[in-house]
Amino acid sequence: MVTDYAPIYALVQQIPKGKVTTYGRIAVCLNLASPRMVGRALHLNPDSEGTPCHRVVASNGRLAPSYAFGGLGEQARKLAAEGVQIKQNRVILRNHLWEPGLL
DNA sequence: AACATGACATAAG
DNA sequence: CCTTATGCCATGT
Repeated sequence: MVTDYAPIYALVQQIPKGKVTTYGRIAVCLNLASPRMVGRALHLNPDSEGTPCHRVVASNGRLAPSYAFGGLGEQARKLAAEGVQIKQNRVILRNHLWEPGLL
């Protein structure tokens, strides 16, 4: 059996439309040992239906360098479609950073 | 068990 | 702005 990443998916699914959050933020919120786990979880389940992984970005606002689906363009396009402002593959965290509810 | 790899974060050059 | 390097921890070989 593999580690249960359910909490990560649950949290990602709670990200409001038009907002984004970072791997590290999720990791801290869920009390995970490392933000790498978050990325692993999302890469494992590229389920864009149940899990809006495109709303998860790196701490510096950069998008995933190796997005599992259509690539970087797809993620950026999805975010833009939800009203997220993007600047050269960089999300304006200042405006769109969503802080997950602590447990 | 040891080594290598990865959708990260932070620091340093 | 870029690339390296280190810490981190689960996975796969």
